[in-house]
Amino acid sequence: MSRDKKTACLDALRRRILTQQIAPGSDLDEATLCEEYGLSRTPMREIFQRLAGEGFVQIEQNRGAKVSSMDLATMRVFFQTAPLIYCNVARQAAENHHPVQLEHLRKVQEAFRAANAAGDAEAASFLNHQFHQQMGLMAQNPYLLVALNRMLIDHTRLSQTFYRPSSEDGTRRVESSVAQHDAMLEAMAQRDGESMVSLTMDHWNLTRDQLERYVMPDPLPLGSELVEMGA
Amino acid sequence: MSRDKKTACLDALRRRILTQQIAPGSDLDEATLCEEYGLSRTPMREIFQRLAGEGFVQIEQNRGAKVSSMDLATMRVFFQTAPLIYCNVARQAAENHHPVQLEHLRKVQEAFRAANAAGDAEAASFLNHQFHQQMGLMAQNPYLLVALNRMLIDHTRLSQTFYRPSSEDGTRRVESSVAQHDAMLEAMAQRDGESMVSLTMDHWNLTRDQLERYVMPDPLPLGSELVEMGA
DNA sequence: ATCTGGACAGATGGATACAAAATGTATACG
DNA sequence: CGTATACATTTTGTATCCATCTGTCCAGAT
Repeated sequence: MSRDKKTACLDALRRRILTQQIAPGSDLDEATLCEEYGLSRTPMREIFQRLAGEGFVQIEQNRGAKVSSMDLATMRVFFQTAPLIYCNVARQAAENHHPVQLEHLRKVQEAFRAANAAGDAEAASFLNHQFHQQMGLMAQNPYLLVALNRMLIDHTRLSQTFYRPSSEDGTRRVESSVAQHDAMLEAMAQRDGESMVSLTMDHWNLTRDQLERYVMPDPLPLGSELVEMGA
Repeated sequence: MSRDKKTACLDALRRRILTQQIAPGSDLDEATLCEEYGLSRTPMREIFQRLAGEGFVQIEQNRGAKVSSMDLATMRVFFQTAPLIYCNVARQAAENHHPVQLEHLRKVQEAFRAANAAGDAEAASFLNHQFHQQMGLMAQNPYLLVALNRMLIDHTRLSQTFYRPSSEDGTRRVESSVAQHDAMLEAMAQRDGESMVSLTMDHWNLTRDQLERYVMPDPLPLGSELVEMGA
């Protein structure tokens, strides 16, 4: 039961970070969180260690944990690397998954569909995260899995606005996204790796524009090294 | 200075795991290690959590930490995934590195050369690990970095015999390996991504045979007639 | 003889007290 | 008025004690 409190806290913190309820770069206050979740410092520090291992936070010597920041440099790398990881994971997921894993993926997808229908943006975003995380598990590739999970942390944080569409066009995009998940489920069931790759590219292209729109509005000062690299 | 003890312990445990001094699958005894490194249980537990986050060990509920095992399934995935990660990291390392990082890589390479010249197999293996880890850092890609680091853990553990060559042929391979590192340094200095990729494939092909030989050693001699034929 | 259950020993998790480090603030001095 | 230094406060790290869990061993029953 104490264990439940700990995992509950861990899950809650993950979720709060993914939804940007706790902003990138902000500090996690040990004492406050201990109070909030009814834990003492020892297990809370263990939670911080876990979060650090998963890439949610960084721990600095004698300075506690802070939520991983999303600076321009890592954002650039994110867009550069996502197709590579996503496509390879998707292919292997199609080829290597266990049937019970596919069933679980179906359940997540139904919940995802329901959350979108209900207009619950936060739940939709989180369930999208879980959908792709489950695909990662299905690939049975521990090396790609860690890379995928890192990407998904940033992806979910970036896509916070996506499931809160403000236009007709936005709503259509979300619907497409749900439909693409359905198509992926079908390709998985067929163990059709090539189809999965092309579906994944479509899925990526759909969300990429939206993500970039989320990134671009900020008049961020471009560092000289980025200009140089961009050329 | 207490901090030094902790980081020293962390480094030591990493090294002992990489050199298979602590075998895959074996348990880490908290009490014993506390005694050995002069730490109390709390920081030792933190060390275990860090090691778990990096993929060196797995922690099971109420059952302590055990060194990550290398079963046949993950081995298969390892050989399947290594070229993808290694080549992409290598390309980005060539393109994105900072000059001071290249200087550090040179220093590691010199130490690597020296260890091989001195016949210090354990040091050579560990320095090879550091060489590739440093290349990972140079790629400036946090997503690929975590995948690379996971791969290197298994790679280094698998390659324990490589730097202890038992034949003329083995010695030549080690020398080639050192030379390939030199070529990589050159390509890095030129920021030549394409060359890096092809050098990395060569490097991978060189060690792959040796790794497979470690996994599937030559069969024991069956009978006199086979010995005769083999000779 | 084998299986079940309970008690015990060993090991793990959590709470708290204590120590060390870092940060913020006030005051003294140039 | 600015800077530096000493002191106080806050935060982080470590040690230890207590609680909980796990696995083992032995007794008793079937």
